[in-house]
Amino acid sequence: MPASAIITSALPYANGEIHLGHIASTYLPADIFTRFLRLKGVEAYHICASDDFGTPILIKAEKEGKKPEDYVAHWNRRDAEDFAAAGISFDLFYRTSSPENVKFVQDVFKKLKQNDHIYEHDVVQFYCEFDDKFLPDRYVVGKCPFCGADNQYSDLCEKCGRVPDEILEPKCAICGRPPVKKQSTHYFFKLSNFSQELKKWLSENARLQTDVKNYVINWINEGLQDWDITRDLSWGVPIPLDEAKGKVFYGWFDNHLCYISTAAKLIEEKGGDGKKFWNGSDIYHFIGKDIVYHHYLFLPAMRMGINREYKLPDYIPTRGHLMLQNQKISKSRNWYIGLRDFVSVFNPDYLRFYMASIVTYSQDDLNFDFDAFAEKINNELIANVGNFVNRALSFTQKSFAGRVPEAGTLAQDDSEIKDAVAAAVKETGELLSANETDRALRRILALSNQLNQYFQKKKPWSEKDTAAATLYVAVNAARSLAILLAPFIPFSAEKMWSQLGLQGSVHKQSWDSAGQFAILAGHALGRVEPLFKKLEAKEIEEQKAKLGRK
RNA sequence: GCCGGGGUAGCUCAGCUUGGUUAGAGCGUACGACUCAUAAUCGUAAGGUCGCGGGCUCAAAUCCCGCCUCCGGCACCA
Repeated sequence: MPASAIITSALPYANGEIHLGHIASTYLPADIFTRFLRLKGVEAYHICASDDFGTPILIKAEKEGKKPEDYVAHWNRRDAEDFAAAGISFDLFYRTSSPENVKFVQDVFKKLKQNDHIYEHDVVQFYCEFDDKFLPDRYVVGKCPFCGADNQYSDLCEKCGRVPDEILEPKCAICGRPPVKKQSTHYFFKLSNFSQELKKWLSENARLQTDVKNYVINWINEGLQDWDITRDLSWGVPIPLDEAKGKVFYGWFDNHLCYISTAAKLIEEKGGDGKKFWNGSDIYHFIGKDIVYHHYLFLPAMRMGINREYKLPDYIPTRGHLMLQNQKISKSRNWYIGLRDFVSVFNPDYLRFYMASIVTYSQDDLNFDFDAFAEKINNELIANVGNFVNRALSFTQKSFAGRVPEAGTLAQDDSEIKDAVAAAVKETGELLSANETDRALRRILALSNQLNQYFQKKKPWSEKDTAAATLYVAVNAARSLAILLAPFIPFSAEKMWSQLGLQGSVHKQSWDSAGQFAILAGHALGRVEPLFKKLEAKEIEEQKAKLGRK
């Protein structure tokens, strides 16, 4: 366990809302992990930012008649709200367009240039003489050379999903006129300089996922291409050279540097030294599998290129994409569920619980299934966990006037439960440390199941002699469950905490204390009521029917 | 085509790295128990030639080879 850690989640692009896919692959695993570290007493910070620059944003902003600054500010705010509603707890949600990041990116560029990792090269680009500007990427539309679909972007055909080398019948996306080709000087990052060093780093770092590493090493063996990091565009981090007026950096040059500039800002606001803290911490970058290339190659290469002034990541937890009802998420087909919509209908903890139960520590894709969702919530979260907590607390309420009874000497089966709780805390902690979120949750459910068995076997409703000891054990075990579940279902765990009549927040407790029975005889419970409401078939069917409907 | 991951009970999956008790869990099904609890819980049972074929071995779901089959990725989309 490190003394301090910085956890980053991949930056959401500031041109659309957060949906369930984002949550499953990146933000929820990162949040659960960070919450766990905090309980373990690690000085852990979860940071993120909106990814503000780039062509698609500029085009959208122009279409909506807004300044790009205002356009991205809207999404930044909106994303932050949505994350908060789902219990994703960032210590700082900042933006790539922050002055801190702009300065940092420019400094890094200058250092890379000094270290001879940057070169200039003339490229031929589309240029619109009418609008008087270069037309990178999505500023050019035309006919897809693969499927023949009209009006597709030059860098991506949305019809067939392929990336054309050269689009047919090109047109300027702003005015519709055919562009001309014109030369422009671009800056390239010599990714190829780092092939050997990257290979060595990947091979030697046992903390990175093996399947992802193999995949990336293949790319290196095939030969890395240098990266064009320039765009002839007005919206981006300006290239800090007099001769590069009107040119900005490509988004993938600046956005992951924002992990560092944002972390540094946070630490410095707390009175610390950003660089020192970064280099003294374990660094985790949580990502989805689609951005493996950038995080396993581009990001480490750039840090190598500035002589590892900021350390390379220790972990890059990479997960697969979410499918909805066994089909790929697609906005255009409305096969898609926005986070805001979902948590306005369902308890956000239900989403977290279900997602956490299906998310594996691998690149495999996940599947969100509404029936499985309802089943897991009703049968596991409510009938198993919720029921145990509720029967333990309400029995104490009724039979012992809401006060935890004196246990006396614990019988063997009582002590066994105490040991079982301690074992579960230890094992769940190990699984969470290893990022095995789904297994960790399963381990907690196994404990809860065992507690129900215990309660059933001890029959406190008829066995009056041992009832006091049983309830003493059960209430304490419920407290342990609250702490164990706090990273997964933060809102409900807090409710459990207050029903237990405990002071403060469950999120401020120590994980290890969950292995002990800390509630003493005589302790008064809070107000007890069912923690959860069951999902009904009707509301599930309503949601299913919405999918795919336009 | 290349690379990667799967194929285990009706369904969803675990186990396979380090071969070795009657191959496990949840859901579903049948029967029973209980009543503290949101008809929740607990117990018992039925149900699998662990994709197919071959090999190594005293012993294979687990290691090796071949085949069939499904899925994903192939570069800037979490």
